Amino acid sequence: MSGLPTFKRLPRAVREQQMLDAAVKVFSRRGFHAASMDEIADDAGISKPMVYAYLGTKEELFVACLHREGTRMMAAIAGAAAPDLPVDERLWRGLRAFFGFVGAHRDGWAVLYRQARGERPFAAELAAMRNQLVEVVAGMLDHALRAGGREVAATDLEVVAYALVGASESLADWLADHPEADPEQTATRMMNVAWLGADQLLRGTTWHPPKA
Amino acid sequence: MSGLPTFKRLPRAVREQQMLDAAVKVFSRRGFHAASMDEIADDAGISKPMVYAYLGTKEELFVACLHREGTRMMAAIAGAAAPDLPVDERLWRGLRAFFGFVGAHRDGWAVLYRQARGERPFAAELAAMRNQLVEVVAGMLDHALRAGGREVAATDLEVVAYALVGASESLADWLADHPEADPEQTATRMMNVAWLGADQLLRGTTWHPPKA
DNA sequence: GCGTAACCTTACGTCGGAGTAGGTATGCTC
DNA sequence: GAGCATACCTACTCCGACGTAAGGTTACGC
Repeated sequence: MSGLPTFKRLPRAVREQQMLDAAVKVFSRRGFHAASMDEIADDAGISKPMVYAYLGTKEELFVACLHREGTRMMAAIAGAAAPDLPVDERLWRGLRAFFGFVGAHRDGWAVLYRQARGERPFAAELAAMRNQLVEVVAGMLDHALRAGGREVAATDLEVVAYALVGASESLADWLADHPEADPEQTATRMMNVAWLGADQLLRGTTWHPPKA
Repeated sequence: MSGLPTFKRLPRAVREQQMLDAAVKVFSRRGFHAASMDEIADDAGISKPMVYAYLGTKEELFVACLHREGTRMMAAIAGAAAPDLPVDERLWRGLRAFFGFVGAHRDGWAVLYRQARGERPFAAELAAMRNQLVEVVAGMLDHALRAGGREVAATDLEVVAYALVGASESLADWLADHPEADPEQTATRMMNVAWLGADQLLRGTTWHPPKA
């Protein structure tokens, strides 16, 4: 009608991705509650009822974001850390893929790590993903330990793995706030902390609290 | 009037603490936005206008919670890790105090770590506290390195410190969800991961990525 | 014993934002 | 080129929750 480019109609699959992009962006900045469906729709260049028609309620939309970003992240990591490599090589590749993902999808990371945590209905979803990672890391440690003829209680291994995953998440979060930082270098730093500590553990060196 | 114990009037200082207790509890479970002032007032056994009269708006109330819990935590850590002890002893005492605090104030921890993060106006407050911790840890590492005649770029040290703090937070969070777990033991585990890795670092052992 | 200040309440105004009703336009199929 | 499904919009309803107005009650000083 007017000279302005009256925007084209697009197939559902395309619009859904645009909506998810907008939702991830808005959720990452505002958080679940403070984000408004109006703003998301606006940002996607579409009207609100379309969002409801395609992605359902606000909660369902948030879950959809979580799924997309979570799946992408896990796929990136799993695709990099082939299970037939030596342990330190696997760890290194996994870390590199992880930090690479965070560097390339800062918004997605923020939704996963900063916003979904603590929001009652979504925390479980996230915990499941995190546990998957912890299990993998614990499995790697266990594998390496057995190869060395040693054995450690499963609980202990899991706690160590938990700490390593937590440290990585923390550095990733730092990375997300520092656009100038290099994901590769951050991965190397994390590898230093993780592997050197893990390596000592694998050798049987342990630290004990001084007697009270 | 009736036989029911018609609750006493209490001085402002006492009521304020009760309100803060209730607020921390509710905020920790629901998060900032989903928490309602009505529920907080209810939980404190008082009516809503009293909360507004004493602690101000919802945002101010949340900040008050953050301040109280944050100050308590930092005080607990600082009080335990005297600066004239050897580095590993300082680290150990600091960790023990930290995990002790989290074990004893799970709600407070949840507000600080799970809820304040990602909520635009409060994240900065938290980041400042966290940075204080990171600086202290980085300072400890630097001190130990110089004593050994070595030196490492400040940025590298800070990133390592950041990772260690992150790992601790992560384990603390795990602890908050596992009432049966022992804070002391968790601290020991963290010490193992942290100190052994740091120790290697202090000795100059480093890991390098394999050439592409 | 009486005024005054501090403690405390019920009952509202108001507003942002989730979710929907009902209708229009466009392209694809036959 | 008629019919139909799909893409899309404007304009509403309604509820929950922040924040407040206006007033009641207990203690304490003098």
